[in-house]
Amino acid sequence: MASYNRVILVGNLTRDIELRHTPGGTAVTDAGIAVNDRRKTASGEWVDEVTFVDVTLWGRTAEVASEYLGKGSPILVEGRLKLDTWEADGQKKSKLRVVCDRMQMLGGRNESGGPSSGGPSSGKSSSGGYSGGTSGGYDSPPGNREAQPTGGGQGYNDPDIPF
Amino acid sequence: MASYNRVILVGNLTRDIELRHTPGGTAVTDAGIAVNDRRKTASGEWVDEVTFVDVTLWGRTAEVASEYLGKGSPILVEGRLKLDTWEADGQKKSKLRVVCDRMQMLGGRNESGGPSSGGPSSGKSSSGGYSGGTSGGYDSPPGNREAQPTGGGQGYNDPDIPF
Amino acid sequence: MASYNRVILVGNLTRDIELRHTPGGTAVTDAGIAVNDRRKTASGEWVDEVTFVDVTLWGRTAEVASEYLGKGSPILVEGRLKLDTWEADGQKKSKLRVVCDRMQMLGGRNESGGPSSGGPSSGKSSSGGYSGGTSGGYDSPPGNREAQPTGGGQGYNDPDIPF
Amino acid sequence: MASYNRVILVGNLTRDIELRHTPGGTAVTDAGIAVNDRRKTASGEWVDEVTFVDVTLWGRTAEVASEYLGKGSPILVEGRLKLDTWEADGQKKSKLRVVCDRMQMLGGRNESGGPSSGGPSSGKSSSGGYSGGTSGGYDSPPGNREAQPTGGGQGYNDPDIPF
DNA sequence: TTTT
DNA sequence: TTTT
Repeated sequence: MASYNRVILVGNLTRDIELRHTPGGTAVTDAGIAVNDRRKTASGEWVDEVTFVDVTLWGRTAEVASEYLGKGSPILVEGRLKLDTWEADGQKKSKLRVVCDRMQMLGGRNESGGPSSGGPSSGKSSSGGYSGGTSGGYDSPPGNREAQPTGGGQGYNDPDIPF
Repeated sequence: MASYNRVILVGNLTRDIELRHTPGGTAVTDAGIAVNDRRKTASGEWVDEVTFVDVTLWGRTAEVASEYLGKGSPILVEGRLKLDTWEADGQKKSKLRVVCDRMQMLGGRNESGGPSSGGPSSGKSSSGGYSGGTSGGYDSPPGNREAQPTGGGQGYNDPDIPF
Repeated sequence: MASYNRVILVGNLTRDIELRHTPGGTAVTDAGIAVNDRRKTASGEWVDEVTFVDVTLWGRTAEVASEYLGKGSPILVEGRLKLDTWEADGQKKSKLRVVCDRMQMLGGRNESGGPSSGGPSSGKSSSGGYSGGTSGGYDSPPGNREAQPTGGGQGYNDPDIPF
Repeated sequence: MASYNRVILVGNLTRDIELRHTPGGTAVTDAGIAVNDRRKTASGEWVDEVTFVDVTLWGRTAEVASEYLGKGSPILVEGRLKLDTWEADGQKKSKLRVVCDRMQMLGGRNESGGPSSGGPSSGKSSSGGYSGGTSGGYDSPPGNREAQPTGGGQGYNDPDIPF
């Protein structure tokens, strides 16, 4: 019954972020990430290998991504693999994607790019913060989840967006 | 400003769990973990290498560890490196440890061992849960942190402890 | 251009290992792994979520898996996401899998199970070893890759299989 | 006996790289990395937390770092925790550091900075490459370690340094 | 297509 | 200070 499921990717967004919202009002988006790798084959040549992955961002993390990132933006995501399953034409289909727990923008303010059109919009709410943190002595348990109203927003580190 | 800090260890507890509590009542413990590795040296021999790491567990995770694990228990921890700094004899001292975000007991019910003396005590409260999860469609944002009363307890996966 | 691609999974094999070999003689297998997770939904119930992932093991790692593991065996794999792409019926298809860099058997000798039928077969060659290690002082660079003949086999830790 | 030891850090170099060499000629360096984190305390304020970690780089990875990175350069390292132990004044001392398996420069060519004085020097040899890779079909086992002469150099991805 |  |  032991299980663990962790994915960490650094790559670039393959498209702008399209923010949606659940009926309950939580932001969500499916970001596309391209992870480029250059590796040696058995025969000794270098080949470029690209891995395209869909990554679902929730809550504040999704909002921050849509405000500050755009196609091409370098990004680090930490999350878990999730298998979506459905039926089409009487056939079972399935697809792996990543559900993001934590997102980190990479590259300077310049390089992050931001949305291809339009600027940062708004939508600030509370914030996320590292999943379970602490500091100093034993009077500080990790994080104070009760301060997070929406249940989303985890993963992004700061409301003031200091890159 | 980009930063990321992740440690994942599988090893065995070097001592029983000693649970303490903050003034606010949050459980906390510093677990000792031994990570064993066998690796080849440059000269080609195999050597055993042990890495002893102190890992701080908070909240429900600490409680679960103290109830079900003991010296020798196999364990997986995910967390982050934290540098403690202090002064002694006018000298600056520092020490790296790991602050645990998520804990996973390994080994079957048999192997986990449990505390060297005494059995599971009590202390059940709500529970933690995977840091930021979701399921199914877009109506389900990841986790509902507002259901977590203490701010601790993250990382452990189930209140009913099915190993 | 920065990139990073890392997956770490703990789960159970969904089928026995079927070993194949490249024309060059390197062992390879596609293992099926089920990663079980129990998580809280937005509405507060606990749901079980299973993620099935195909993981490709190479070289000595594949051999060790086929010798000592079978359907149900608990396993930890570290690797990277890889996107396979192909065409069928004039349609582009793609599928994510994991290519394993390192494998760790979990559970005691009892629990690992081993192949459903037949015992350890043969196939010992050299071995792998942790990807890039070192020990002691600065006279010991990490690993001695030149001692690894096949190019495969990385990831498994010991030729004498001490679990 | 199951074990696993993995650390992934993104931070900035706290000093320039000082390259040394083993008697056998393998390059090695102890890089200093600062990982900055901003997290919420139990009382709700945001605090900045810095974790300083020493990271040992070997072989080609060390050479690349010394050629292209300098104090302040953003960097991602993957490795394992290692406990150094020694005696001083009749007292046992120990210190955790990270031994790097893989290094990834972050930030554009501009941001990486490079050594504070002097430019890229020389020292090109073969190269590293992702630890255990593959591509395409089953004719390509992961990596071809036999092409790596020094045993170091793992971790860095390309001899032509395309950032 | 699936494991505990 | 240490576990398998």
